[in-house]
Amino acid sequence: MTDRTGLRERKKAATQAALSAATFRLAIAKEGLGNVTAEEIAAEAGVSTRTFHNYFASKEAALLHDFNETTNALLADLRERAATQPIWDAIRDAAIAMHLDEKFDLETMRCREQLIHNSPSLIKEQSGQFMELFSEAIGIVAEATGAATTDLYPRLVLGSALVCIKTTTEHWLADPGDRTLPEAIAEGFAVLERGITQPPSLPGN
Amino acid sequence: MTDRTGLRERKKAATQAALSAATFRLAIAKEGLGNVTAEEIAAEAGVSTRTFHNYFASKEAALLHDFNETTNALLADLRERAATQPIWDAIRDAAIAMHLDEKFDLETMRCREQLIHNSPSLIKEQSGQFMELFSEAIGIVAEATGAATTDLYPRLVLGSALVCIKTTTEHWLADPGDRTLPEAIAEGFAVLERGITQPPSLPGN
DNA sequence: AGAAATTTTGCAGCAGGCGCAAATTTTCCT
DNA sequence: AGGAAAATTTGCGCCTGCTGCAAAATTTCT
Repeated sequence: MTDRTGLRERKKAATQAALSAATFRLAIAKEGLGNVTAEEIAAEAGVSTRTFHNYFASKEAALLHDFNETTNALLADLRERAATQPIWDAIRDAAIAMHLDEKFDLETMRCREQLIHNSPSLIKEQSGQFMELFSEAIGIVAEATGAATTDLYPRLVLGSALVCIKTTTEHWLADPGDRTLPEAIAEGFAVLERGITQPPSLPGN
Repeated sequence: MTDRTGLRERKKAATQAALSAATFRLAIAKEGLGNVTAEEIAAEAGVSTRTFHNYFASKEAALLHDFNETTNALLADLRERAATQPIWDAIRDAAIAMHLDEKFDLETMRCREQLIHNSPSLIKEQSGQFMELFSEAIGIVAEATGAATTDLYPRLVLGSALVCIKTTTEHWLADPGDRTLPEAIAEGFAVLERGITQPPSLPGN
């Protein structure tokens, strides 16, 4: 039922995943996505160059494919929660429920981070995807709350929340300490709830 | 003294501005930067295609040139303020002091916004520049407060502040009401100071 | 004016990305 | 099973972006 078109959909998802994985593998092997060509990726995945571009508009998009899937899941979850919770709580809980640390192992996530961090084009692509996430989320929020998509407050809320997720995750990745990722994210949200001017413990000045 | 190398520096700045302006003009005329080639831009500015690429790595960068200058000014201002004010206040006041609405006229800013909004590549470029702004600002903050560049709190602060600036500006641009841009920005910052969960007046659910 | 430094330009080349139509594969229907 | 219909893969050509390199033109300095 969910795979009415079964095999076909499955195969497409498979090659897409294969291409994404190949991209990641090569990028790490060659120390930078910039040193990898679309042709190489296609070869590694066993398809033609043209096919690679049928699936992904760019190498960058290919590398960030699972990031994209993650955000889609987040959106779906948010859509549900927004129906019954206040925005802020919905976003926070959806973010906490992501549990990225159970989906990917630490080492992989760190490699990804490094790869992105050293590549301007990847930074741009990722930021771009964040903006898209923002747009779609705004749509959800607007629909759920009846607010206009142009209202300031929901945009501030959503923006802060996304920054919080990204920032906190990066920080946790660099030094997990003894917390899980969801715990770390929860702490980040707590800071924003309290009012940003109230530093947590060791203030920066 | 400031123009020791005088004429030369001046001319370079002039052609750069000319290229940027030409890009803007053409992008508007052709309803999208995507419909403009680097060759056309160069021609419009009266230089060779190669020269265009000497100044800008991409069409996108050319179009966002003055945005970039603005953020550089912001950084310079922030650097000064960070020496004597708490981070949050320094950022807020620097943002307020930008006074973009006195540097550009409303119509121009709106065109820019539209152009960016309808172009994925421009969104990416702009987000990328925001990330750069973030990195440099983090450096300033770290130096001023003695915090590590990896600390969570300053990153949260800075991130929220940047989101606030961008969001509030966009919102003001769409509907200035009877406020000036600095006033609008100040309101945005106030929301974050109060704690994001406290909506201003008309809560979104 | 003439030498030195710098900028502009053309050229060649690689790579990204897209439209199109032919070839191949998968699904569907009888 | 078998063949028609639908969708995917592929190759090809094309345009554009962007970079390195070396020659030509321009500016600065003495």
